[in-house]
Formats: sequence, C-alpha cells, structure tokens
Amino acid sequence: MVEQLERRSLFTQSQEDYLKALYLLGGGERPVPTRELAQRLGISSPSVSEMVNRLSAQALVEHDRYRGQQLTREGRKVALELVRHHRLLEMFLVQVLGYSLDEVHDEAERLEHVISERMEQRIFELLGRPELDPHGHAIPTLTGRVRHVSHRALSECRAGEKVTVQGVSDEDPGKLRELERRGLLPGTHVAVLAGSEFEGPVEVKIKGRRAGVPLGLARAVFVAESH
Amino acid sequence: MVEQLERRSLFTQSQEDYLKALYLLGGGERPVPTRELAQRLGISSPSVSEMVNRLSAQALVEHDRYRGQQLTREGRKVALELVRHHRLLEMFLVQVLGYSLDEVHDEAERLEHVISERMEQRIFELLGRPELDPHGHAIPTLTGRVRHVSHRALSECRAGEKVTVQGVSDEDPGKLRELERRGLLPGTHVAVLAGSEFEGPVEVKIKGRRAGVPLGLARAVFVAESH
DNA sequence: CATGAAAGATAGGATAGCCTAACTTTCAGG
DNA sequence: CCTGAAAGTTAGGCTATCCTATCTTTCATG
Repeated sequence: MVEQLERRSLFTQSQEDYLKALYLLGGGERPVPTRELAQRLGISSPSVSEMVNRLSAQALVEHDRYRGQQLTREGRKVALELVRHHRLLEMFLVQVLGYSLDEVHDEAERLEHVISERMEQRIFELLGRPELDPHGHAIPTLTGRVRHVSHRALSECRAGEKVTVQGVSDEDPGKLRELERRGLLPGTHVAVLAGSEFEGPVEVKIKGRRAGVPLGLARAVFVAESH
Repeated sequence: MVEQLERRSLFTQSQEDYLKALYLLGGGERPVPTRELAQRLGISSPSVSEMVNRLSAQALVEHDRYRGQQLTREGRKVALELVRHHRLLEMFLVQVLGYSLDEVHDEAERLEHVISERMEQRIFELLGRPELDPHGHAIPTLTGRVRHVSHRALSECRAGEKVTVQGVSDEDPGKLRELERRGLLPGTHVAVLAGSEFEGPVEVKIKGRRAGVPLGLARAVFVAESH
C-alpha cells in the first residue's frame, strides 16, 4: 500500500522516457537496437548508449553489447506503470475534460510522469475502471497485466452487424478530427448497412442517421460486437 | 490565442519554482532576501544567487546586489500563472477527484508545471469558473489579476450569523482532517448559535446538526456571509 | 574469408543545478 | 567611525543529460 503510493519519482523523467520507449518498441520481447531507440526519442545514439549503461547498472535494462537492449522484469514494471498512466490520462482528458482525440497525446505525455498512484486510482475509479484508452489500446492493470484486445476495423464489417466503436487509431490529426466530426468516437454504437466493396465507402447508421464512411477512415476505426 | 496555448515550458521546473516562491514570499512588493528564498526552496544560498543571476539575465527578476530580489512584471506574470494553476488544480482535485484537503498540495505542486493552457481552461470551466481555491485563497485570473478576498474566521462570528465556509487554512494535516470530519468544508453553510467567549468552542449548526467547534479549529475556518 | 558500410561504443566537451569552502559587503553596537 | 557577525557572493566541484568526433565491432557480400 505504502509502496504503491510512495513509489513515485525514483526515476527521472528522462529515464522513464527511455523505459517506456523501450517497452513500446520492443514489447519486452525483442532486443531494441540503439539507433532505433535514439530515433524514437529524438536523441543521439551515444546519448542512448550512455543512458542504457546507467539503466542496466540499475537492473532496469539488459544490454547486450553491440546487439541491443531490452527491459528486465523490473524495467517493464516501471514502463507499464507509465503506459497505464498515459492511457488512463488520455481517457480522462477525453471523457472528463472534453479533449478531442488529437489533443490528448501531448498532454498525457507530460502528465504521466507526475501523477501519484492516488491520482491514478481516483481517475481509474472515476472512469469506471476502463480497459481501453480512446485509441482502443489496452490499459495495463495495476499489477502490470495487459489484456489482449482483438481489433476488427469498421472496414471489415458486413451488412447487418451492430458494433460499438472501441477506439480510433490514427496519428493524423486531420483524420482524427474528421472521425470525431462524423461521431465515430469510442463508445458510439454503429449499425452496418452495407460493407465496403470495391473500395467504396461503408454504409452505416450512427445515432439514427445514415452515413457513408470512406474506406480510408473506416480502416482507422476499431469496433467490437455490440452487446 | 496561440501565444496563450503554446507558452508552455519556456522555463524549467526549477526556474518556475524560484519565480513562484519569489511571488509568494514577496508578493512582488518587497525585495526578498537570498537566504529567505533559499530557506523556502530548501536550497543553499549560493545556488539561489546563481539561479537569480540566470533569471535576471532573462529579465524575470530584478536583483539588487547584496540587498535582495523581486519579480519584474514579466516574472510576476509567470509566477501568477503557476499560482493560478496550483489553486485551480487544488480545487479540481477536491471537487472532481475527491481528494481531501491535506492531500491536494503535493499533487498540485507537481501538476502545476506541466498542464497546458488548454487543460487549465477546461478545468476552469468544468469547475464553474471558481474564484477561490479550497483553502480560501484567491485564484488569479487569466490576465493575472488577483481579487482581494476579505477573510473572517469562524471564531470571530457572533450568534445568529449565517455564513458559508470559504476556505480552510491550516497546514496541519491532522487539523485539516478533523475539520473535514466535522463537515467544515468550503461551500458548507453554517448557522452560528453562539460565538466563542472565554476561549470556549463556537456553537454552530451544520447541515441541521448542532455542534461545538473548538476555538483552535474555528480560527482556521474562513467564512463569508451567506447569501 | 576479406572488407567496407552501418551500427554501436568511447572520448571529450557543454550546460543546468546543486553543493561546500572561502571571500566580500552590510550594518548594528560600542 | 570601527568592528565583527550575518548575509551575500564567488570559486571550485560534482552529477545528469545531452552533443560531436572518433574509434570499434558486426555482418553482408564479393
């Protein structure tokens, strides 16, 4: 309990960034090349080498000289906490503060390093213990488990299906805004009238209104069976 | 507008701490001695001297050698933004995330440095454009104005008065919790049955229930006429 | 299996913040 | 108006992060 609440700030923001990037790139499965990590973080390779040395001295990272690095169990724990923070925060920003999907990332990126476990918990409860962030990514649990979420795109649905939008995966702010404008936000119920054939749009009914969703957009919308 | 949203992070967290402390200690009126600033920040005097040099090079602080330092107009602007962030965040943590009064300070202290102007605005609106934080301190406006709030303690009220709790000013977590337990939170309506005489408790009616508030506690409760 | 390009590591250097030790200025009392 | 304690500053050091230039290792390929 105390450990849970007081764990904060044993690591610098910089260290946390490395650990999280390592997790997101390698998933803890694959050794990540130095150059790749450097690219992701926008930092020179020598700087990464140096930091990785510090992190492996702290047993957060395992470094195979000239071959790459991956997280240790301990390092993954830290990374997962950050990812949990990030995704909870994105959900929070959307649902409580009314952010649009293209605005949440940067804010969450800064907040994830400073919120306490208490705040994490309060947000988690306030949101009704969500399992997915607004982009449809799984939110790791407090114990560091990551539920597997099988995604199906709206573009793959067939006529007659009733689905719920789980997430919207697109880095392009313009597309995100476009999806929002059309009401294709996480939580929205959609009835598929006609699937996409010959690259045409998917015909759907959103909140009672008929609409055609261009294939490009439909591919970025992840859905699940309505229940 | 863009300036408003993009102003973030021109300063380091450390610099921001100095500016805020300078504001809270000197109010922008009085030159603050180096030692005092050092004490407040928990940092050595030489370190303060050094940082103050950097800050005056950026025209955020005016430094009168051997005599003290105070904020420039620009420095005060930055400080006020931080104070605004801090107080809005405290209110937010209490009202939206259900924090108790003794838990808000540390969290707000970390968050105040990283929230965007957008988030500030959203919180401000969500809370209904509050003018006071949960401790009864004025929240500076976006333009940096600070409303003057005249405080009167519950201990100074007389029989028959109907007042509303504006804030609770006490650094002692035990006292804060005690006040919360008694329902003396910002927003609470209180009818004063009998004022404190001869150091005795203040007799009041809170939410229909009679209670005696010990003088020590009553002094930490700031109230305003109910309307 | 030799070799050169690509990837990685080391060397050397900068800056922000902090510290302690030593020096300088201020100013209250005598 | 002299002086010593208190306050303030300067000097010199340390660590974390970052960088560029240079050296080393790996590995595909001829």
